[in-house]
Amino acid sequence: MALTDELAAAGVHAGAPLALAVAPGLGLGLAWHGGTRAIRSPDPVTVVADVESLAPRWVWWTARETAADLVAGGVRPRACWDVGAVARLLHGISRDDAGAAWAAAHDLELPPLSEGELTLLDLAGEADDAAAVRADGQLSRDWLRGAWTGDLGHAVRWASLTLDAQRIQEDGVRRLPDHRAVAGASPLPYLTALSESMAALLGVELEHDGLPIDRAVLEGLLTGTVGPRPRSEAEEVASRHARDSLVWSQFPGEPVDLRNPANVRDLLARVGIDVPDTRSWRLEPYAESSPAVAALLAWRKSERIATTYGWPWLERDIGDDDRLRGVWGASEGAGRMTASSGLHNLPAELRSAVRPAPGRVLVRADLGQIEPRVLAAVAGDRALAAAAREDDMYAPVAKALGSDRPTAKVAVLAAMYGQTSGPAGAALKDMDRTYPTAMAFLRAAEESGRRGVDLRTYGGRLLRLSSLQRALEEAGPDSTMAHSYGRFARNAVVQGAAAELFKAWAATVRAGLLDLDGRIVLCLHDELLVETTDELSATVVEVVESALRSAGSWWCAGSGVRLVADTSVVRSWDAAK
DNA sequence: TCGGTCACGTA
DNA sequence: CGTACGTGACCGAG
Repeated sequence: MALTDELAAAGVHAGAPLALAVAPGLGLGLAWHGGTRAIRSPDPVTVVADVESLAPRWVWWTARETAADLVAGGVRPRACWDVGAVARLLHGISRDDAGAAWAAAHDLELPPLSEGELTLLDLAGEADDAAAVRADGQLSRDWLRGAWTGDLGHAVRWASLTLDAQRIQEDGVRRLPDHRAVAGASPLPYLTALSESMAALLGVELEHDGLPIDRAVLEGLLTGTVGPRPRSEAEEVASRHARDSLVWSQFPGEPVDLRNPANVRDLLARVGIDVPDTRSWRLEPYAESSPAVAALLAWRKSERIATTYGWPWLERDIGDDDRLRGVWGASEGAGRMTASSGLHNLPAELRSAVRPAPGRVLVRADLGQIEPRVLAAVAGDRALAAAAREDDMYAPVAKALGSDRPTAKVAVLAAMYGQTSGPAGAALKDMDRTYPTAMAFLRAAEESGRRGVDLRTYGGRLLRLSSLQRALEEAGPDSTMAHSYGRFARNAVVQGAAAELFKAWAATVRAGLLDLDGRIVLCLHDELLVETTDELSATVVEVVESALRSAGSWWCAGSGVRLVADTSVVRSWDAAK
């Protein structure tokens, strides 16, 4: 009897949680509701690929640990439950290791991450380390370090524990409130747990696949901005000196270190410019009348490229296969995805170097005005939702406020960011009058932040503010700290919910691409890049847009909010917009 | 070698 | 005295 038939007969079916523990070179352990199974195999990845045909919901502690080998082996799982990702969501912790997720699920204190943090209590617990679960309820440190990988029976035990954690988490997310104004099938926090899990897997895939770069184009851009690739230390110094000289020559007196802000401030004083700091936005007004300031600002721009996105960066982060790779996080801070290696802050002028090989294209899609739309949905503000039914929601907002469009936009953004001063201040009064529900929602979040009271996003992500409660009480309600956390919380409930919606969309796009020659290669808060073939571009555009309708249909259910995306097929990243 | 500060790129 | 995060140079303290 084939393995898949056996598993199917034993109750493993499409969508059913199936915990996986891979012991490299040895085999794997499986656990599901109803059974366990050890499978001996020198090539566990092939076994997983086989079982994938049953379309289970793979359960693992983290995709980073378990799925990386699968992804490298060409397996693209359809569905998963990432215990670490859900632990972040449900418990608001900033770790996703198995030890932390297990402890959080069992209301235990999080175990120390490194050996250095071992406590006496911890050493005492270590005594019964032969068991996977210690007397104090924590997972064994030896098991966490991978001691189970030497024994298939232990691998099965490890999978069973993963499934235990998953079950507790699922109970947890199902108990969270669903704030949508509909009687729905699955609760929003449960669906969020699924898409957060898929985002964690997507992060592993993004790390593996990388972003396609045209090396020749990039080298041309770098050469134009910071000079040719230095071939020696001496050339490097000479290149720096040449760029610095362009600024020095514009100022009287001796050269100074342009990388030292204090020196730059003195330098500016020589031409009669007295500024408290030397930030670009502060110097910008002087640039028109002062060629020296203009030269300094131009130097800053090229210096940014030279230090952060220059030749060393190219060498370090772009592979021999011409793909830019970074480390991805699926939910940092308020819940956004993060990426290193400049993937999330690549200067606009370098984006034309992001382009796939001939015969392939990028499908670029970005969500329009996502944060105000999300605000309308999560706050349940019918008036703002009515505006969010338009392609450009600032137009109806302007009409309702009796202002022009730029003022309306500033007012909405100021409300979400907690800005109180400047021209937005006045418009906020009109916002209060016109959208009282949304404004009350934001004010309530801000109040939680100021007082140190825990919050949850729309999808259920816990924003742990209670840990700051004592400090906030001591600092007082009018302290800088209170205002600062107030603004943080006001923004986090919108930014975090928008991140959840984005990941739901991305996970749906990913699912729609599984049987196509198309892959997501970049996620950027409200923007997706898919790499595909010329022939499939129209198909992928439809996948991306139908995914938004599909994800929006449950995420925005009952809110009356419409989501819009701008989608285009391009040869390089900069070609659109 | 470390944390703090300044600075700046993206959303 | 609008938010978030990642990165690098420099500073002063250790």
